[in-house]
Amino acid sequence: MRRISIVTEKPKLEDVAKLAGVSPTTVSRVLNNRGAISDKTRRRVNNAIEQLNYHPNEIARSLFVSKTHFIGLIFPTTGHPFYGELVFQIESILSDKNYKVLICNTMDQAEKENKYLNMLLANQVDGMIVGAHNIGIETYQRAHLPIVAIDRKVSDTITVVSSDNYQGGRMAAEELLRQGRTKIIHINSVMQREALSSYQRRKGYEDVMTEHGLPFKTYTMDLPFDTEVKKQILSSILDKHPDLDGMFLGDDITAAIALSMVRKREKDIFIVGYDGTETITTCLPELTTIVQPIRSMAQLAVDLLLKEINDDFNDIKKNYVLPVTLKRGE
Amino acid sequence: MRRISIVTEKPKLEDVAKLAGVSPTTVSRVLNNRGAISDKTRRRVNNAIEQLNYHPNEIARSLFVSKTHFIGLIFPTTGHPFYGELVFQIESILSDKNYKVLICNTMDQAEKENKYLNMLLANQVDGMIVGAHNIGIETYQRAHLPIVAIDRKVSDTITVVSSDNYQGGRMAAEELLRQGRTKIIHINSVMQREALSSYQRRKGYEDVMTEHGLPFKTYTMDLPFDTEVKKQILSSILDKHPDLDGMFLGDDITAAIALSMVRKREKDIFIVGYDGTETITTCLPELTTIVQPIRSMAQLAVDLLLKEINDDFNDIKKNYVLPVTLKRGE
DNA sequence: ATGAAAGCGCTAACAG
DNA sequence: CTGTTAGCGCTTTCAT
Repeated sequence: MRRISIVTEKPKLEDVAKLAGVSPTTVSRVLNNRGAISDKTRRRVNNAIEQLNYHPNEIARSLFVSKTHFIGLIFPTTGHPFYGELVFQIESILSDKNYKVLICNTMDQAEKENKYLNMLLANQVDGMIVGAHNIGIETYQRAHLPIVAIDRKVSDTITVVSSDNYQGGRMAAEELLRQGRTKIIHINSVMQREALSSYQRRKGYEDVMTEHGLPFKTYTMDLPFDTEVKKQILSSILDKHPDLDGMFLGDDITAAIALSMVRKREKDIFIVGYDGTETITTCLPELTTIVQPIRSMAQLAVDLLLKEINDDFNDIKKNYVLPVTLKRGE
Repeated sequence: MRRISIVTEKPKLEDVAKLAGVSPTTVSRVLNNRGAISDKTRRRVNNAIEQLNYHPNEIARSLFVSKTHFIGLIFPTTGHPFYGELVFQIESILSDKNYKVLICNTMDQAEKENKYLNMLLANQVDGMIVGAHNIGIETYQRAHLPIVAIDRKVSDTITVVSSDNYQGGRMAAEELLRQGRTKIIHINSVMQREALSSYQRRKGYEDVMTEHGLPFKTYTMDLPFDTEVKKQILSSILDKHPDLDGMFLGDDITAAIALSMVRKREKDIFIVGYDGTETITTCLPELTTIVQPIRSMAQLAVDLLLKEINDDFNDIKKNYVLPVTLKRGE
């Protein structure tokens, strides 16, 4: 079967120029508000643009100016509320500043992270915000590109934005003590393996326990995105500690699983989670959790990134730590 | 303050060619595995590529071949678990096929949706998947671009993928009846205003009620992303119906809010939600809900989109409806 | 106030 | 098997 294609080719700047009876240069000037143009020709050009329903080709423009206004985002998965909300905030703020976002979900796989990094470089992104942590920071540095890391290990070669994980760990432990608990364990997931965010939280928890002369125990889970595995591990941990009365979980999803498991077993174990996303605090208001300031983290990360992009000679990398808050369960 | 820039410029294909002592064409051929190349030169070229740490500029390539391998995704917000998970799935599948994803969060604002649409067109995306519904479908059609809509109104000018919202509504109502409930209301949010997905769900619910000779009542909420407003509305609805024993909510987040509200009031109201995301079924396993097949929807949407992209003359638009399932609360 | 010409980095005829 | 040439759609000196 054949069909006669009536599809008019996408008009280009040259077509506009011809229709308006001017040079391409003039059209470009009208489009970018550059130089001086007589009102007459401006009108003629704008008419032609409208008649042809012309839209400038940003890709061609990007090639010429060697700036794409693309920002790459590398995160474990938007399917997790913390990253889903963080990515949403980052994208919203960037969009307001006329940047466009390429999204990459690594699922904590180093191989994917590497592939995405190369893809972003090949596509000439102006910068990246990275919340995945499965390949070394050096790999990113080789890119010689403005980069802001979220929750990555403190570094003086890259800008890092994080929330106060050490205080978060302390606050969680202190709240558990305040609730009269003493036999408290901590479970963190490997999701933030190299981030050290989980290390800091753990340290906060362990320090508080030590300061109060109490024993502590930290478990680390290996398959953070698989609910069934999480359940099994949690279950065996509960079996191993029949006298437990407090738990500090590294994230709210795991905390939620623990919560319903504890309820099912009719145990009196007080649970504190971590992240405090909109989703979880809305759906599970009874959960006590440490709230990360997602919105501020997004804002700061974007501000710093854009500053790096625009100030060529700024290579002072800093670590920014934002405060966390405790949200008591209802 | 001045600084001497030691930054070596990004190498280009020409640099590789010079270093390898061959023509740019040859380098291009090595990169794209096209034509016949002697092993000797291939090695020389590859060496040069490595020495210079050369990475091809995809933007330049895109311009030439007039294909970007960019896909635009327009959704309300990745901060909502349903869209967060859907976007994750879509991006993962597309990434496997070497497509890159530009993400757009409209927050249900028509103005943003329009801006994003134009941005995507200007950036020469090869296609789009649209789950936002605040501007008319005609606006999208004007783009003359492969597009797949998710949960949009049935249409014969655009491919639509959705789950079986009518059956979903029926299943929710039937489950409530099975639970011995008879005074059942339905609340849907305006989030899917024009999608008609919410209309279908409502119809399913109302049909079942009618078939059983029972009265029905449907409320529509106007500010779907604001938890506080939702609470107030839900609260006043509960006040208005003191004898209520069943509720069917248009999404799980709202259902979760209703659930904790009902618990607080110590009412015996059976609640059925909608969406069945990983996040919610994990965090709130006690919630009964209608599960949309997110993964299959993503897969189908991508398959159809890529087919449209690759088969130029295929303009048979179809509507694909995927089955939903009931997940009983634990 | 406007235009001609060159080129961003790449690829695809076409030639040899 | 390899190179020369032209050009994707745009912007920007440099003229006039």
